Amino acid sequence: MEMVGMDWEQGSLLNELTQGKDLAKELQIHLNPPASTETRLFLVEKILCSYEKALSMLNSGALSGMLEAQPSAANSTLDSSDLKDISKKRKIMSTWTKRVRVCSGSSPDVPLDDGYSWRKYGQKVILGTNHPRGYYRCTHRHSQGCVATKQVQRSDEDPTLFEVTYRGRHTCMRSSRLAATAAAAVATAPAVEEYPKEKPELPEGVVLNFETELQVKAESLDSKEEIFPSFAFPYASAVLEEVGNDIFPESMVDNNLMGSFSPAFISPATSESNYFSVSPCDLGSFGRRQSSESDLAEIISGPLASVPNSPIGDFDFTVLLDTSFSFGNLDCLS
DNA sequence: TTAATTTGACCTTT
DNA sequence: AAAGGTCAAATTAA
Repeated sequence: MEMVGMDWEQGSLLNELTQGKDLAKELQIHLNPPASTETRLFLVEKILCSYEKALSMLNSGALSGMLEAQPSAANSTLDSSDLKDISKKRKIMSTWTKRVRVCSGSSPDVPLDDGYSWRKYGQKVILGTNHPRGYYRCTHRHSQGCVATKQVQRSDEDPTLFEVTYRGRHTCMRSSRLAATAAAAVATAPAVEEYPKEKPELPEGVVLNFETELQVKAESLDSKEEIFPSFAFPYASAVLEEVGNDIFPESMVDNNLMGSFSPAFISPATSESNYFSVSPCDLGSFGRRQSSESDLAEIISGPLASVPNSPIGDFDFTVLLDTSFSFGNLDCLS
């Protein structure tokens, strides 16, 4: 596999997190029906070890660099002369990537529904990839000035896997936003062929989306890898929720091991809720996030700061460990 | 007829 | 210069 845009550290990190994920899945199997205590303890031990390693990687390298980034870049670093500069605008937009798996058999080219309505505006063959990259922007770009965009790249190694890179927050109104939850889907794993292009909006803004597996990835800025730790927990509902006007990855900062993984974190309290669902069949996910300096500013000055009492700021979320996530040669897995 | 997609040209970034 | 990203006219779908 060609580890496009990935350095050694990322690879190791992926390995560790993936291993943790696999172990957790194994543990899940052993829990029901319960295995011997020894087996469970051993697996838990290994899981913790994996995460420990991943954490130390994150804390030693990328993360520390990120935490040093200058504040309020989003507001103050732009010269008036730069305001028209698209590239600079681009830099102040938060960017994150999630991996979306189309579970079973699956129809290949169905645009994965993430609760928003997108309009394709381009497609490009990317060097070193077998599949073209699709470029989408929010349907309400013009009507509401929503600047959110996303790129969808099918994985070479795993055709059922899509890497979806989001850029910019949605500023469009809720009518265009569909929440996704898989809380009720854990038991059932529907076929993927049934991805509608637009899902009907449910009263609470909740929509079921079973196949997505969430992974937050980040982009490097100025060749600095900046990674946010985020972790997943087994046996929580397959829901990752974003509340507020920010994107969820920020919520993971400083909450490496937050213990808040109650099964029902769906709180459609605000009209800006945004749910990310995680595959119920591939329980789990993990995330890491890279961020530009200005992204960090957003993080620092964002909801987390404004809602200090909340364990994770404005964000309540639950993530599951994914075990089927594949990322090339993960030969360290056993 | 309107809206979405396709696709080659054009622009930006590296 | 090459690759990635966006635009927009032509085409297709609703």
